[in-house]
Amino acid sequence: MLFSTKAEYGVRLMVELGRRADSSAPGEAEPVSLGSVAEAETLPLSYLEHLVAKLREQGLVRSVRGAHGGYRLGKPAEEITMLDVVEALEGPIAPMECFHADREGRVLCSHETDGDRACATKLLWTRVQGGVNKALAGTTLAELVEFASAGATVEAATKVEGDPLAAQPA
Amino acid sequence: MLFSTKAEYGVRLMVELGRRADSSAPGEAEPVSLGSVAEAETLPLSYLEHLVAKLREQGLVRSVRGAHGGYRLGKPAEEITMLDVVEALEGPIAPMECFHADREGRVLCSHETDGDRACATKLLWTRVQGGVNKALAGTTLAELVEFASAGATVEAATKVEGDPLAAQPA
DNA sequence: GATTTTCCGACCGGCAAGCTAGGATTTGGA
DNA sequence: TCCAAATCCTAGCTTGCCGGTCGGAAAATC
Repeated sequence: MLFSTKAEYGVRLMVELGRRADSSAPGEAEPVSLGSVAEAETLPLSYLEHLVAKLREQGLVRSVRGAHGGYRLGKPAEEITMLDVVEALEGPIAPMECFHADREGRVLCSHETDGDRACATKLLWTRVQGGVNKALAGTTLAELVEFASAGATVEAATKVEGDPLAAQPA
Repeated sequence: MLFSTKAEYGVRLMVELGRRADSSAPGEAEPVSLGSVAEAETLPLSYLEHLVAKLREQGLVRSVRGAHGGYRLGKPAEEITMLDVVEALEGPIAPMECFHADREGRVLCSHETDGDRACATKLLWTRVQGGVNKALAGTTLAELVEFASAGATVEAATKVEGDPLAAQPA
């Protein structure tokens, strides 16, 4: 598996928050309790608590404590990319242990000084990293919310023809 | 980390085999012993043995037993994609636990039947899977061998300008 | 002040990663 | 003929994360 359930659960949590904010009255929506999300997505509540903490640290959600409290999106769904979400939960994304890249895409490989030539595999891992980054950074929470709310019946999403899922801004 | 050292070591092993086959006389080259590869790449020999076994099962390398034995590429380097190599070592590549795709790209998500709508995250994971697959399947061993053998000094590979590493066939 | 929620830290079982060890088997060469 | 070099095979071992539970503190509403 490329990602653990942390990313999976976290994304589903964010989508759920986005959906509820979407369908409620404009302006400030009521915060959504974690318990209701856990129930809706059939996820363990106490585990979600840990995940949402990381999302909060990154400003992706904001919390309201006390009775009738809960969570809200920290930013408009259009401004939240899946790269933000996944990195908040899983830490920096690198294809390999030896591989460190800053957000600007500059790439460092710890094998660089082995012998007199560059790590041959760098070409490969750079491409992989690029592919993942592009997919994650190019997908916003707003997109997923729309996908989930709109005509996304089991039917529509299952038959992938003409590759509609892959349609994505470059 | 997206991939473990299995993929890392395995790719380096394959590149090493490719380089040696490249620089030797045409026709059938002498097999390369694992020990020499392990030494050249400073990798643990006994661990490499396990990895190369998986590569052999998939026909990516061929072995010659006995003294002066070793390994050869199982196919021309041009016909070996990194998807072959990585999948041989790490197993089928899926972004999430719940996610199963056959090689034709049809996608199955085990949450599909939750409630009445499709897993919202499917859109995301499909894109991620596509990105990784494209990067892996679009990179051949021959490319990496050339990258390693040719002008790939530390200098040339470190300064990534104009994004030459990302240049890749669609 | 009682209930509902977020918050925080400790703990825990299971499993895969990343090796190592030891030997059996095959082959070439002295 | 026998030894050395190599592949092959099975077993095991340690460490760290993953996925999750638990208990309780703080905050806010009623």
